[in-house]
Amino acid sequence: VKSRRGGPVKAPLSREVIVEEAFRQLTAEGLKGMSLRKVAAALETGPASLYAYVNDLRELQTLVLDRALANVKLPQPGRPWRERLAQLLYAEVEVLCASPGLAQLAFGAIATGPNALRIAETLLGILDDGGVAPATAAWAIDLLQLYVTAGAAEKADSAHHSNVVDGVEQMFSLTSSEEFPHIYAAESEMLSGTGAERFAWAINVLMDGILQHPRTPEQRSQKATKKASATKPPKASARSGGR
Amino acid sequence: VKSRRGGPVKAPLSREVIVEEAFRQLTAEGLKGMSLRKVAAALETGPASLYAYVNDLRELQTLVLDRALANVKLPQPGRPWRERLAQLLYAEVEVLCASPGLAQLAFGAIATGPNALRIAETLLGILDDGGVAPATAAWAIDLLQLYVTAGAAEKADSAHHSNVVDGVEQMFSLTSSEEFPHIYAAESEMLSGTGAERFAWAINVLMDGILQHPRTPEQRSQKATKKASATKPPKASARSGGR
DNA sequence: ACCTGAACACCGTTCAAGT
DNA sequence: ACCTGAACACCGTTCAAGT
Repeated sequence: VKSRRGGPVKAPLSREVIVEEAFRQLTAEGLKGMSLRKVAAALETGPASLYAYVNDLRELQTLVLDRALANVKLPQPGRPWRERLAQLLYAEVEVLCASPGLAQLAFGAIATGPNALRIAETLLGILDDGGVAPATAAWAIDLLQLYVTAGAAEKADSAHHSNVVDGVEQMFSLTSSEEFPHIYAAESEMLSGTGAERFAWAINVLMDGILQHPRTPEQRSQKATKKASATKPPKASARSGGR
Repeated sequence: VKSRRGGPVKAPLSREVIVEEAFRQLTAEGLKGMSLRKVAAALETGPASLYAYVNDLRELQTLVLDRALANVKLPQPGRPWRERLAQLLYAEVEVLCASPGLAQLAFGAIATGPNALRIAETLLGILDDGGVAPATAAWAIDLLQLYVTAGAAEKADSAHHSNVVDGVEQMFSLTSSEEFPHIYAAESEMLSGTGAERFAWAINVLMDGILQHPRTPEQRSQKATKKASATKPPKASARSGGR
């Protein structure tokens, strides 16, 4: 690419173009198809140049993850809360699966960018509408997103499907009904169901389990206690254990 | 090391010593502290030699994962089923966390080795004791182990804790109560609780959710229907969707 | 036939030498 | 001061040349 005045024109380097190109590579070529060197090459510069905008590969991965989360569409406000919950979580799964290797990133680099914030805020709002107390909801969205990410990571693994089939078949060929009676009995069940069926089942399992385990005793009803929440003092103590 | 007869004696190369050394490196040095080249070097041979025993890095990782799962202690048979369930899952988390990076492996390389089988069989047995129908249990252990693996992956990440603290603090510094009212309100709750508290809560959430969502309608009671299961024909149809 | 040193095609990161 | 080519210290995998 040349400018009309003659001098060669490169896309001006910036965090944004770097992240965009990295995301493009991740989507097109998978997890190990994205690298600092290839991003630099695509941007027609040396690999060292990127370090002016990004501290290391891990930071770039974090930025790419949040960039991807920008594509998660928030649910329509009008619908019932459980429908909105399923919509949002499924949208997240789809985004994480759309770029192979993205879900794998999500474990190493936990998203704390603006788009992750946006999703967390929406999830908390939905659970609030569902009558889930803030104390419960804080842990609940953690659990829900853990499931979403883990599910996406397994699903997105390109070799996963064939591996599972091979592995399960090999497994059952080794499985005698005496040694592993339960596995033997459950064989067909383990392979049954589509991804969507399992996802819907799991979300319902999680939600109903969450509704049964409020962390504040007064919060057992499903009737909304809307707007009763945003009244808390800021700045808490440091995390003690954390998952 | 020399033999008494004079000739230098190397540990004879085998799948087992390779996996053992790789597992040692993974435990000692973390995910990227283990490599084919370093395993070869430790075994005093060239990197090419390993390919006689292992097809590629991925296969080695699968073998290492199953090797690690050998360390998961099965629960005492006498105890109530929910206690055994929590014991087993917690033992699995501990094993996955003990070697940093092991949990990360568990996503790329789903365990179908003998030790994974042993754990799956035990889990199915426990759920059977809990009155969970085989059809439900097959999906349930998938969900439970997804949580265990995902939780371990997050917990084992060495930079995770400081990242979370930094990220959450940075997040809240950007979080105005107008823009993100729910996050603002739930701030202290998000940082609360130890890992063990959250784990116990999550397992109860999952189990009670599972008990509420049987996939066969007749199976709602918690009374055991022991030994009523191992009566199914073998060999099912191929998987359709996968989770 | 089996084994393996050296080579190939990559990495992330650093740093000194240029502008 | 800013930028970057080249170098450094690694990878996984292949293959031809040795025994």
